[in-house]
Amino acid sequence: MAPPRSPLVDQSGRVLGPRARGTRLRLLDATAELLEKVKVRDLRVVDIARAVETSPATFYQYFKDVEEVVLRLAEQASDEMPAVVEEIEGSWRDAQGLARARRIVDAFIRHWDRHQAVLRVRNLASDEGDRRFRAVRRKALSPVIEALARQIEAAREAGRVRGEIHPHAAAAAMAAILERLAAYHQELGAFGVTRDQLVETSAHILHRTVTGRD
Amino acid sequence: MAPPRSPLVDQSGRVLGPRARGTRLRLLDATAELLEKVKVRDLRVVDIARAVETSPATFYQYFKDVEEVVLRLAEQASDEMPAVVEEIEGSWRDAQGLARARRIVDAFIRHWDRHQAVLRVRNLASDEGDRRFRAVRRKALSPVIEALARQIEAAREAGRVRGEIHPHAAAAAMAAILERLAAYHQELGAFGVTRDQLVETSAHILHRTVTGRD
DNA sequence: TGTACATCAGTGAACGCGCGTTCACTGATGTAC
DNA sequence: TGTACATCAGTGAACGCGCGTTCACTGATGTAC
Repeated sequence: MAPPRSPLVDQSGRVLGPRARGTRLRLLDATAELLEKVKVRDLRVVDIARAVETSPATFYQYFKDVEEVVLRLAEQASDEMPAVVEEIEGSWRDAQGLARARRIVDAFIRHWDRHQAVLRVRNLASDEGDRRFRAVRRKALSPVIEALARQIEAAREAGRVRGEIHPHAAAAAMAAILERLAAYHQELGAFGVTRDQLVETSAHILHRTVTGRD
Repeated sequence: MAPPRSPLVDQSGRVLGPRARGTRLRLLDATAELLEKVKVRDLRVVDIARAVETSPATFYQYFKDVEEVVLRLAEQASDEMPAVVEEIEGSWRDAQGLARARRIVDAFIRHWDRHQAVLRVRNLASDEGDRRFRAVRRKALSPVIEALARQIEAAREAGRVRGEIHPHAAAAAMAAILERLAAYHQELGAFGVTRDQLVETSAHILHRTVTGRD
């Protein structure tokens, strides 16, 4: 059984009552929303506070600084990953495989569509070397990569995937496609690529890479 | 013949002499260097100026703000792309193809290793919707994507690549692998993936996607 | 059911630093004769 | 070859705003009896 989630506390360590939890949540939501409009570089505590019609002082009751709110948002977003992992772990035999690949790609893109701004900042901070964001990202992504790698490894042992393909590297490459395309698939319209074509094409590449079959 | 590059001017429109061009360049270099150490969010005009042992006033003689320096850096970095495009346009027949794929992946990773910080910020700003950065990124990437797409299209017409694969989408997927993996290949050490394995694996995926052959 | 008190949650208002930004000036370099 | 003047390049110093941050306080909610 999972241990009970430790209760939320404010900056001075006091446990939050229901009203306070509501305020905290509104601050989180407002930050996520603001992040879609303004650049990270321009995200201000004052604006977050204003957005929920409260004072900066309230903000500081719940968060140390802007980075911390974003970190919490990143954690929330990353918690959605397990669904994809289960999908990967299913059977890839025959026609099932391609359908599965499609669902995975689609789920990933929807995930990014929902959390664009937050995931973008998570990856930035992670790439910039921030350990906390790196950990959050790893926590979300490594189960996916591991699961893919296991499938690829199996296909490799069965002789369907070439020996030069390193399962983890290939899995990471697939994750890269998923992340990067999800992040800017809107822009691809400029190349005359629709969302469906993107999903279909990525699904084929994913399927092929995981199973070694076409 | 390419038109002569329009001469550099300062913020008030005056043409820069050699000494001024030197200062400008040092400001650019210092910014690139700083960007590797600090988060974009913490990049300050004052620090850039200090880094080249000059005053903020000097900075403003050459650039409107921090964003503009970074934009210029992004343009510079993006100018290196043509080499990769030529590589893509060569022959992918037989053993040449795989060797070519390796060189492309390798060149991309080296490119990113050289310009990590700048390219990261370029992509962030681009994803955040900044039109100037988006244009710079497009200018660098679309020739690559177009070139890959043409090759894939050819393989598709020759019946070696499945009809469900949309050439531009597949090309974009390859670009996604290249960009994303290049951006965080260091981290992949955690999965026990070496740089060589990464290149080799990505090269195979690229080769396979472009030629339809294994 | 009402009153007193304790705790919880939110905030007005201020402080002060850091940073962006500018201006009037100085010093460096180039050029005419 | 030296001097005077023009232009180029750099900067000291200041201004002021915006923002992060805090503190002492008020108001809201809960609880005991």
